[in-house]
Amino acid sequence: MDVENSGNDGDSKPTKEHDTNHVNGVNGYSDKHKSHKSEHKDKHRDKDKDRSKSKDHKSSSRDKDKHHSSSKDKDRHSSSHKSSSKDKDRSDRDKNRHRDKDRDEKKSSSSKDKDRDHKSSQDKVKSSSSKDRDHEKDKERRDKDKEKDKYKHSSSRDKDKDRHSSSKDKYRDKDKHHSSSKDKDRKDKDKDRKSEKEKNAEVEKIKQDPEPLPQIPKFEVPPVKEENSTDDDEDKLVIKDESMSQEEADNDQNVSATSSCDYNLSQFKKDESQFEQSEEEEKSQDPIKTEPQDEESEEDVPLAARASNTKRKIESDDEEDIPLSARKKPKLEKPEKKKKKKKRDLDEEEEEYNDYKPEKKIKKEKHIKKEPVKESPKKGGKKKKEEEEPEVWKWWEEEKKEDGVKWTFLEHKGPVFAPPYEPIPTSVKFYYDGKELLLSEQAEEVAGFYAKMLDHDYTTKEVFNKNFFKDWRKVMTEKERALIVDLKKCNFKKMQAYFLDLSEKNKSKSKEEKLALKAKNEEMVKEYGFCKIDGHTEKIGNFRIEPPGLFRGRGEHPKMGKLKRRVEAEDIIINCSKDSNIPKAPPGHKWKEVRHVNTVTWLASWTENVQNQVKYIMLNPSSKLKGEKDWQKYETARRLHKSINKIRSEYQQDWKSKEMKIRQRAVALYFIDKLALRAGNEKDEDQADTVGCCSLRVEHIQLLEKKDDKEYVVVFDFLGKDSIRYYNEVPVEKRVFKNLQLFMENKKEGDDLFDRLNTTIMNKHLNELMEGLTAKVFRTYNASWTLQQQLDLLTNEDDNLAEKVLSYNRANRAVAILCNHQRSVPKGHEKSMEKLKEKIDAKRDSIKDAERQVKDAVRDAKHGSVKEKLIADKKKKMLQRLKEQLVKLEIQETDRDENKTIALGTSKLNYLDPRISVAWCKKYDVPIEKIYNKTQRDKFRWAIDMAGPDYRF
DNA sequence: AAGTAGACTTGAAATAAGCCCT
DNA sequence: AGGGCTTATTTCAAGTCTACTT
Repeated sequence: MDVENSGNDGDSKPTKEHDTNHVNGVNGYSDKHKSHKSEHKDKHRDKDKDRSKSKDHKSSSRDKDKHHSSSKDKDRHSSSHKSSSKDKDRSDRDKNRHRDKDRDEKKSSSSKDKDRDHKSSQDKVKSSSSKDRDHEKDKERRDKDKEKDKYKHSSSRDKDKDRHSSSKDKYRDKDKHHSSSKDKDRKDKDKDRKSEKEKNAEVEKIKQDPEPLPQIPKFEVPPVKEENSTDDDEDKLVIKDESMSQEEADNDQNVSATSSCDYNLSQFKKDESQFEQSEEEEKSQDPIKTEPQDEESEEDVPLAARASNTKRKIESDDEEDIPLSARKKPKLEKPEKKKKKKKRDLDEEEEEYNDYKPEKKIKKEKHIKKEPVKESPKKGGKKKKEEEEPEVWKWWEEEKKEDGVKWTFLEHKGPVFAPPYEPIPTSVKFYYDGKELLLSEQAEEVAGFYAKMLDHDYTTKEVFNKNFFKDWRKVMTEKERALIVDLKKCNFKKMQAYFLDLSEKNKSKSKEEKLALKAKNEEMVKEYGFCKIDGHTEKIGNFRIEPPGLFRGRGEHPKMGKLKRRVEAEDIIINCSKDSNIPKAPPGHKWKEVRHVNTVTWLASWTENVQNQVKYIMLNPSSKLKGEKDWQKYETARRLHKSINKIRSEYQQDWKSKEMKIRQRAVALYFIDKLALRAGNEKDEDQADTVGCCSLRVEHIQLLEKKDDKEYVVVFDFLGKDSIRYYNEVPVEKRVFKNLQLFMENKKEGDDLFDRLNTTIMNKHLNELMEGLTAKVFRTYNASWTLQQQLDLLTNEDDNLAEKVLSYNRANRAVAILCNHQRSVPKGHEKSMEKLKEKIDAKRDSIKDAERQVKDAVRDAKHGSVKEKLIADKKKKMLQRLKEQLVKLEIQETDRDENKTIALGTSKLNYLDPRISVAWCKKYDVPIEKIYNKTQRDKFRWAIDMAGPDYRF
């Protein structure tokens, strides 16, 4: 979002360079949406289930769930459609996929960004709805068919098509029905209607300023070398593939019954010549964009960054090697870097650090830690500091341990268990079927879990209720079980009120009580929150065992609502040094096991009962174990940077491969690289249905030959991790486009797009390209690289601090958009924006006022006395100050608004090489605290210490 | 090759703490 | 001093990826 567009006329600098015209791959601001799955999908899934172990609850729960909606969904996916007329226009696919959402969205006060974005995309999509698509396809096909009629069983395809469209119709009908049946729900919620108004207002707004998207890095398709010369061949191949697949489908089913895309090389060859001509034809009528070719220079720039600015990349490339090589010997490097560290920062950090360190430990640590200090006696000032703050373990200055071994000594006190259940007073009643009922303690506890969530959307979901009820009944006594047979007849209201009251009371506790609680808590942290590892005391990340409760799966998780049972010592495996003080189990209990495995980093583990996953107690991100890994991660990403050009040109070559598997791999890798998609492992049926790159299904993408002014557009629309919606319209190379068409041929909506590919294959290949390379490295790499590019682009030397920070946030934001890191619009956002605006207006008024005064004063001063001149000066200064304040406010406004639906934290914490940020801070003299809060500084201490202003990723 | 277990990273939401105003 | 926001921290679910097993 450009500042100008958000009405911030005071801040144009950072954006002046933005190329707002360029729409790029990342630009699709995807919406959050945890939509319910379409009938289609469900059907498909059910089929799958039948094939495999069908678990009884799965299909039924999924289906049932459809009839419920969550208000959470409402809030979160306010994306697309504001008006019902718009909805009507939407493509069938969309309609039925997001139908629950549609309804929801009408209710929610959607964010204008989302709306805007989605609206436009939606419009576009609808304009070329399935009909058009088919039409286009047909046309193309016709041409081809001329030549290779015999290979095509168009009849079957048509059949397929028919089936699809008819099923779509079916969905549409259902959809209608569905929504009408939900009308009453809607009526129940007046506020929803209210928000519709707001939404409309927003529509207006959007119309007025149609270009408010945040600045995002542009992604240009990387040029393919020697492309022209080979173009013919490639297309030939594609067609060959196509024909082969047909043929194979006809008579080679034994090769692969599941895929329509099987074929083998030998088969191709004989047919090759036949298609040559059609190739030519196609080519001539289908002008291929050749623009990539003339961008040779861009070639070595990572896709992600290319977008933004090509001018800078060269210089950055040049520089890049220097820090790299330097980095390899961090030990040598550190002395200087250390010196560079700002004392101020150090002081603050250390002070803060101090207050959570238990005194005892500090003392102990002191002598331990002193050693490294002594080793580096360079700066007097620093040394002093380090004496005060001896607990900082500069592990990054030490030699790394040999492979696989994570520690040589580990001692801790074991985990802290959840407090035992405290029964609620008997005066707080539970009613069943209108009648008061005293529950057994066990049943009551579980009922309490549900009561606490009564206001939550979860309790409106069928799956949740079903799972809860089933598990609840399991803990009931015989009697209770006989009596309580219907959840609907249960009344938890009083219990809920009790819990609410309790938390209310907690909040309003007196100072003393609060202090006492705090002290107690600190005591606990002191005792259990730290461990000793290789001579140092380090913070543990999560030393408390997860308390019992109801499982809160995200999206449409089939297991939501199940009882997560209490974990006992008997469940816990302890891991520590043999020769350490082995933690004691609580009285009357014993550990499940005590092991001494020093090749893992966890201190304790247990298996959680809902998903049967192992849970761990591990160290805090500020620890050496985590930090070292983190550092290593970024080093891998930097290594990728060195070979990215080669890798890119390689996969571009592979788009033409004769082997389907390789082509799919190449196209998938292209997406992973260009769009920073996740790898996409296969998932079990008993998890929410979400996908990543390798697990994309046909239904998740849409191919548009032409969309607006762009050619070969792929529209992605799927639920990713945490059931967050990924929506993006991406122009791709023709070859990619054609390949996708090929991959989709003869497949149904629910079939895998990359049927010959999975993450194992992908990663195996990647590892051959570069040691340690996996799919997720691309995400790290592109994120960090984008940050660096954006920082270069956006930062102005002579901006003031606030402006610089804004630039940083924007760079950060570009990354968050790339990675699709979303958040729900914070409640009260609207209101707080309003307030800010008021403030700004007030400030403007006072500026006007001040201006007048200045004018007067200046006039007076002209022929006035010294005193009057002084007054004039004063007024001028005042005016100046006011203006600065205004700018600050405006920046704040812009920043906040741009951040409404974007979460910066995740990328900052997990994807951005902290040294880039640190270097930026040092270079532009921005205090590190403006960028990293205390926790973040702890986590990135290594980077803060080692990166100088010239660090380059 | 496919499936599984385990270990660890990534992620949004929930909750607590802090801050700013009245 | 306490209410209403923001921001920081915690929580724990959901991914990725490796190693092992079959």
